[in-house]
Amino acid sequence: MRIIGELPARPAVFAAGEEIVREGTRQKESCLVTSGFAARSQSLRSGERQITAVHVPGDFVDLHSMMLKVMDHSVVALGPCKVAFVPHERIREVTEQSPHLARLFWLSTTIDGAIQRTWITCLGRRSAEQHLAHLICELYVRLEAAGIASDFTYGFPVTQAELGDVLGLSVVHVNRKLQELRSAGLVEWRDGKVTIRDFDQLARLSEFDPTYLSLRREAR
Amino acid sequence: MRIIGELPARPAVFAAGEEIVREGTRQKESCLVTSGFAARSQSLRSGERQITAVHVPGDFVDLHSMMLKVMDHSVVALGPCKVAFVPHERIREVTEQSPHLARLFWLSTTIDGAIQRTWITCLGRRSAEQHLAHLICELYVRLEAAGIASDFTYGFPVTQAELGDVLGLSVVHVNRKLQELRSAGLVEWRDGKVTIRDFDQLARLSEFDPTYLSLRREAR
DNA sequence: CGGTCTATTGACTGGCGTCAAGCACCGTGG
DNA sequence: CCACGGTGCTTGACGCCAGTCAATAGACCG
Repeated sequence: MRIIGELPARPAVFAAGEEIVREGTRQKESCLVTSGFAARSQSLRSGERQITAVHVPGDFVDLHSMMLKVMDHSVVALGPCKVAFVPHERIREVTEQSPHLARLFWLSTTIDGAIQRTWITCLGRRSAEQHLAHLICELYVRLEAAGIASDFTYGFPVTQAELGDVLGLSVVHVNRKLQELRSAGLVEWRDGKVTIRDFDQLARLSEFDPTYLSLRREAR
Repeated sequence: MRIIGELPARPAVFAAGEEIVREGTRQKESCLVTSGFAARSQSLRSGERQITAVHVPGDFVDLHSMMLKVMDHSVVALGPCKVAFVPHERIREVTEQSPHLARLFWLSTTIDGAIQRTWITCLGRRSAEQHLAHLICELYVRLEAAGIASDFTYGFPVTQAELGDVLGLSVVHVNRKLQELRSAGLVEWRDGKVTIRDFDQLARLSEFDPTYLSLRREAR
């Protein structure tokens, strides 16, 4: 979520696939995405990994690191990505002085949680095809709300392997399901550019309901 | 997480399976579990459902309802369950007056998020057996920290169907995997009572690492 | 005593993973 | 200019994990 930051921020640039914050470390700063995409990922002994969240510009990726002390996940760049680091100390000060800002940070964490719950349901109870369709819908709605996407098109520069890590699927299966959506005329996805040909159908297929994203303007 | 509440609370009792808060509604109170287990669940058109979180006594189940306005999930009782409802208004006042308490609520939400991330990884990248083993470990550690469990035993009165809704599996498969853990001598599970026979082995099997639960005492 | 709920088991099916090969595209160096 | 290795996408063959369907048995209850 977009948090208006008049905070002192240290900008940094990362190339596709680079690690922004490492699992298991203790941080003194939190970062927010200013351009491109970042993701949270957890890895297993086998070398497999699972991406547990995707962040778009404006998202405060790891407010978590401040509260959790030890990172339970890494933050990586999906495609080229710019971020800004803000010292925990400053966030702490700001939240103590302004209950309103504290509330906004808390809200951000809460919406994050709502998205994660939806992902859990996608992983547990939806088919691969539905899950993929759901993700495509979610990203469009989030990016549109952030003012970065329109006309049912957006850039999302990830490999199919990374997509597999998001969906909990193998590369091969991602490839097949993607082709099914393509040949059904629902989606185009080429060179990191996604175009939704039939949003309603895609939403119906995946039972996508954007309520959980809390994008409607309401007093908080 | 245990939030010390000197807040005005309206107590309520729910029977196994009863709905405490309904998906899609707007609430004016948040609830915390005082005894028994509650769960968050999302349901699909097909009638299937996914449980996205399990809450133990001391957990502030849906602080969410305050921030999110419209519930993105239901809260249901797993087994008999006692809860306390606290008006949002009171929580709001308290957090505005005490940055420290606001911080504790925020921390609670953050840890909640860490647990959800782990569940995502379990669903996406672990086998059914590992996932089940991981859940058994997690619940024990959380209950022990809450002072409700010891000696590797705890009560968890859920049906195998509910367990399936937690793990994203069918009843039949839950039954089979449970039997495998039993016959491997790792776990006993009868009549809603879980006994871990070999915690280390179970943790190794499922790659369980309790760090994400943030139970180590650290200044916040 | 029949009805409902839960646990259990077997037979069969199917979605998704694994393995492997073949392309297309790229940047590099000879 | 072309050989090359690397990376990512695509496709086919095959196998296994988990779902579905169905039936049985026990516990509880009205």
